[in-house]
Amino acid sequence: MQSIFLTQSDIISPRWQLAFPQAQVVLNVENLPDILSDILLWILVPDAHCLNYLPQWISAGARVVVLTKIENPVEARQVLEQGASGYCHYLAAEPVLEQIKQVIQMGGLWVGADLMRQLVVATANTLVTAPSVSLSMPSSMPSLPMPLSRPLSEMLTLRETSVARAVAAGKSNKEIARDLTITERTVKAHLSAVFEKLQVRDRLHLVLTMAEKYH
Amino acid sequence: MQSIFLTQSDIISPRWQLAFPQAQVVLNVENLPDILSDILLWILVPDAHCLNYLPQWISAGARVVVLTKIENPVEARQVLEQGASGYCHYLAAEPVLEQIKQVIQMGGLWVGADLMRQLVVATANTLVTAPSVSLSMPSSMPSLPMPLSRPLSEMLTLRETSVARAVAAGKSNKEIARDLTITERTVKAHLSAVFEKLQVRDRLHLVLTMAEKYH
DNA sequence: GTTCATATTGTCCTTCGGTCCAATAGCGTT
DNA sequence: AACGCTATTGGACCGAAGGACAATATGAAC
Repeated sequence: MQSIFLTQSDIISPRWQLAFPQAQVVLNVENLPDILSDILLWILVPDAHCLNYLPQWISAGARVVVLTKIENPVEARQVLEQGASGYCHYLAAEPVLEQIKQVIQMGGLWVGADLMRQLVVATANTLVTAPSVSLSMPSSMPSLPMPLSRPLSEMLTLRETSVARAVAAGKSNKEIARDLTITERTVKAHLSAVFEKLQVRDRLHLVLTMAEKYH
Repeated sequence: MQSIFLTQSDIISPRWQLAFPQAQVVLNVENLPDILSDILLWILVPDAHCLNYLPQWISAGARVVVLTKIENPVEARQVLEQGASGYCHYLAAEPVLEQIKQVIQMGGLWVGADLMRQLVVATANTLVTAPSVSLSMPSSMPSLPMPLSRPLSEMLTLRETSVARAVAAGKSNKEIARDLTITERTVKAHLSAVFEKLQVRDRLHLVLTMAEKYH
C-alpha cells in the first residue's frame, strides 16, 4: 500500500518521510495520480479545501488519514463520516504513523486515544438513561504525582484542558482570553495550574509534551 | 509484554492460543501473579465480577483488554473509564488480537471500528453547539502562493537552522546561546531572520510549523 | 454547615522574547 | 575593488509570559 502525503507546507514532511521513506509528497490536488486504489492518502487539514475531494477519493479506492493540529470531535466526525479511515494529530510520532497504516490495512479505523476516550464517555453518557449500577467505584485514585501518561482529561479540569489545547494551537494568552471570554489573568491562572500538573516549564514545552502524548 | 487470559470458561477459543502461544490462561482471579507490571490482561466479560478488580490491576501496572460477546457503548464506557486499554468482540480474528496488543504497547486505546464509528457520529451530534468553522464551503480554493514550501535547508542558513532546531527542541535563547557558544543577542538575530523567512510570528508557531523534533 | 474543587479576577514584579536602531568582519563572486 | 551573503555583537525598547502574593463565588460532597 503506497503512501502519499498531500500538503502545501513542505516543511512538515521530514518526519513523514522518516516514517515512510518511499512515500510521495504531493503539493497540489491536481498532481495526484489518476488511479487511487490501494493508496493511503495522508492530508493535513489546514489545506482544508482538500476535504471536499474526500468522497471522490474514497470511491476511487483510496484510504485517507486526516492529520489535524487540534483533535476535536466535530472535525473527527466530519471526516470519518465522509469515509476517512483515520484521524490523528499531525505531530504523531513516527511509530504511530506506522501503526495507523497497519490498522487501516486491516480494515480498521484510527482515532487518537485521547479523543477516543472522550467519545466513549460522552456517547455513553447520552445513552445511559438508567443502568450504570454495577461499577461506580472510587474513580478518584488520589492521583499521585504522576507527571506523565494518562490522557489530559484525567489530569486537567475542563477549563485547563481548553486553555492547554488553545496554547497547543498557537494562541497567545490574549487570544485565548478573548475566545473564552475571560480575563487574560484567568488564562494565566489556568496555565500555571497546567504547567504544575504536567510538570512543564512553559507553553512551548507544553506543546511538545502534548504532541508526544500520542504514541 | 506477557499476555494472560483470564476466563472461567474452560472452552477457551483456540484462537487466543494461536495468536499468543506463550500466553498463560488463568481460570481464577486468585491465581493471578502478584506482579502485574508489563502484563497484558485479557478478560472475557461474562466473568463480570472481574471488572471490580479492574482499578486495582490497572494501578498495579497491568494493561487490560475487555472482550465482550456484544459490543455496546455503555459497557465500553464503563471499562474504558476505569482504565482498560481495549474493548472488542471476543471473536476477533487472530491478526486483530495481535494488532490490539501492538496498539496498546504503544500506549494506545483500542475500540472496534464499528463501535468507534457510532461513537464519533453520536458524540459529534451532541456537541454541535460549537461554531464549526472548518469545512462548510467548497468554494474557491485558489490555493494562493502560500509563504513557503521548500525544505528548511533551502530557506535557512546553517546557523539559522541550528537555532531553529534548538527552539523546536524546547531550548530557551539563553540555553541556545550557551550551546552554540555565542551571545544571546546573536541567537535573537538568527531567530528574527528565521521568523521573517518562514513567516511565523514567534517561536511557538515556528515549532508548530516545523513539527520536527531533533533530539 | 463546613469543606473541597473549580473558576474567576486583582496587583506587583521579574524575566524572557522580539524588534529596531545600528556596526564589524570574513568569504566568495563579478 | 565592489558587491552581497553570512555570522557576529551592542544597546535600547516594549510587550508577553509567568510567578508571588492574594481574594471571591459557586456547587458538589461530607
